[in-house]
Amino acid sequence: MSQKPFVSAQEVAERAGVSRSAVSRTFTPGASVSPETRRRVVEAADALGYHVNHLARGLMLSESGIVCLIVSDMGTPYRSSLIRAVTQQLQDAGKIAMLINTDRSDGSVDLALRQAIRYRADASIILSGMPDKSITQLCLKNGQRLVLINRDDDQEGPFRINLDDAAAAGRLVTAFLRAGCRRLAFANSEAGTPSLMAREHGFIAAAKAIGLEVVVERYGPTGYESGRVLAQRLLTQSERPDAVFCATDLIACGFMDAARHQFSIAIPGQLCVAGFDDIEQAAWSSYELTTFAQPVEAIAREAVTWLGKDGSDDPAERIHSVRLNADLVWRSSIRGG
Amino acid sequence: MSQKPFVSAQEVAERAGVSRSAVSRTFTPGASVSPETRRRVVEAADALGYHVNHLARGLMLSESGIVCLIVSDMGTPYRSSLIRAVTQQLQDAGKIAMLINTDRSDGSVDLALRQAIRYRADASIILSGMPDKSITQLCLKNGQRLVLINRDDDQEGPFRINLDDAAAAGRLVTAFLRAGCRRLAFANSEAGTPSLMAREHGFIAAAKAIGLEVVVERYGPTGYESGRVLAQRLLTQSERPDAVFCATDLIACGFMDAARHQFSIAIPGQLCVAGFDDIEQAAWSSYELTTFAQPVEAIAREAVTWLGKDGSDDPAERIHSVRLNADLVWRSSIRGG
DNA sequence: GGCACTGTTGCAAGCGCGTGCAAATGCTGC
DNA sequence: GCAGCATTTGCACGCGCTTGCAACAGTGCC
Repeated sequence: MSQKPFVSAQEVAERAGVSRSAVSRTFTPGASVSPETRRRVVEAADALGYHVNHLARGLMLSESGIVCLIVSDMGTPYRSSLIRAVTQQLQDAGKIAMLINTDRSDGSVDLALRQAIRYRADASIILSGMPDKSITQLCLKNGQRLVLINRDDDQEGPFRINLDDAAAAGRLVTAFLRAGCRRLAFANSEAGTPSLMAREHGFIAAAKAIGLEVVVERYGPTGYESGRVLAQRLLTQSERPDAVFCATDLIACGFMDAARHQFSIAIPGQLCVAGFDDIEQAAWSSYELTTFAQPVEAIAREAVTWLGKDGSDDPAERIHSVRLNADLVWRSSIRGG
Repeated sequence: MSQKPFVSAQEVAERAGVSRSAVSRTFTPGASVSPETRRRVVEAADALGYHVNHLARGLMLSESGIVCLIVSDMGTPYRSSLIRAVTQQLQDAGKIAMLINTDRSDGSVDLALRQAIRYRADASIILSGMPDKSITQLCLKNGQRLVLINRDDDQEGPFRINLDDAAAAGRLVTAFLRAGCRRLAFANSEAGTPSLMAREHGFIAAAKAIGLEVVVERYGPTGYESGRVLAQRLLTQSERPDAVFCATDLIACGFMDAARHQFSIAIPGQLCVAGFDDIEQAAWSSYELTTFAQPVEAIAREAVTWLGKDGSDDPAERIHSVRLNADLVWRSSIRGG
């Protein structure tokens, strides 16, 4: 690398024949600079290819503009669409996203948060496993703000964005009923995250309320393959279910594929299926899956606007939690509608 | 926010009863510190919750450890899997990824690169539209390294990772032929990126070499919906093709769905279909799509190891381009195999 | 004891920036 | 011409860190 890779404000100042402070002020909104000085600075800056060093600026302001996204399974349709929405909104708000992958081990969320602290990220948004309580405390103590999406953690301090999973699951029971279904089943993964469990419990509770039992099966990670295995298990039972709520669209896709191609079951003729997330594939005509839409854009907006608020106001008064609802998207994997 | 959100090396030094330099050296690999001092520093650091400020370190070393990922369509299966692989490899190499979304306008890649410069990113990896030549020059002048993935740009300076799109497409002609297909078609988007065009031209050329004509249709962006429209166009022609190469798996999925559900065409019975990318959905049993696998991990490895190399050696000798090949993954959307 | 040598440590400079403070400038009104 | 004021500019400091340099302590050997 060459000696002077980046051009500094000093050099711009010299070329423009002003002081370095003038340069700094030119690029600081709201600072007092005469039009003439500004013109000369901008000209010199363009000529030299100058760009404010955000590292140094972050050092001064103790506000880096960096927000950490801590994510697992980011190849997954739902996750990637959420990442997309959040980064876009962050950019619109003048911030920038750092991406940390936590697929490896379980302590990797903690490692990721440490990394976030090292880069003095203003905040971290967590879309994956739950961080240790000690770590979140460390973050908060370091002045870093925390957003938990669908983590449903009851810790104090972080801002939590959740869905009304249970309520949504409850509404689905009614829908199945209207379609004439009686033998309900729930296909879940073994991940056991709060949102998945809320869907399961909400579904069971609503069914019980009208006197119906739910067959629950859990298997593997939250993905397509698990859906196939779950179909294997649920569709070979003596009394085969006529309605299955899959905890996730990916599971639902696997389930439907196995049901149709392996067991030759007609959907929705002999079996109604619903999912959760409304991933792009749910709308594909091989699935036409009735599902609950994750309000991805709303989640992202909620997170970013909260970050935009100044944290200096009364902490007791600050909102620490928001619950959004997931709308049911009707497609033909359930009869009627 | 409180007065002193972050704890500095100064405070650790005071608590440990050593100088600030000792603290710094403790966290600098290869520096000379006695075991006793190190122990006391680490102890004090843990007690106070100290973390090296990478912003300040980046300022000193003029090496931030930040790598910018500049991406469009990141909700897309192929893109998100690539993002996943790259961020993971970057982390393994001790670097960190910044994510910039360029879905909005066309000049947004330039804006993104400017942002990368502001944060003194060591490098930028571009997975979306092509940046202006003036901007890439700006990056290089600023000592920033550039990786272009599947951009096939012929600029000097950036490191370019490409696939042998044309060669792969050529091999596919043979495969179609062996399946007894004669009326070949190519379904492309209107995006016109170098890799898409290379697939198209490679396919046409290989077909021509054995005396076959290819019907080419182009429509819209590179996605599922375009596949449906392309099916509409290609399957209503007087002489319906019996083999279609879709420029992308997403297009292929849309194409297959339309072919089966709208035109009741049997695949692979009456029509053979192939795609490109090997996204997860290609393996789903509703598609079983024969396709070319993007060597995602290899691409990521290639990019990250190049970044790891010291750029200070002879620039004339440095490798600036790599071409990987895409293996054909056989599934049942083509007869035989 | 004196010497050369190795291994540690503290000092201080500087990375590029924002900003409080005081000096300088320009302008108005008497 | 001068006081009074608003606006602009430069100086200098500090954000948290790394590192060259010099001082220092410890060791083995003559």
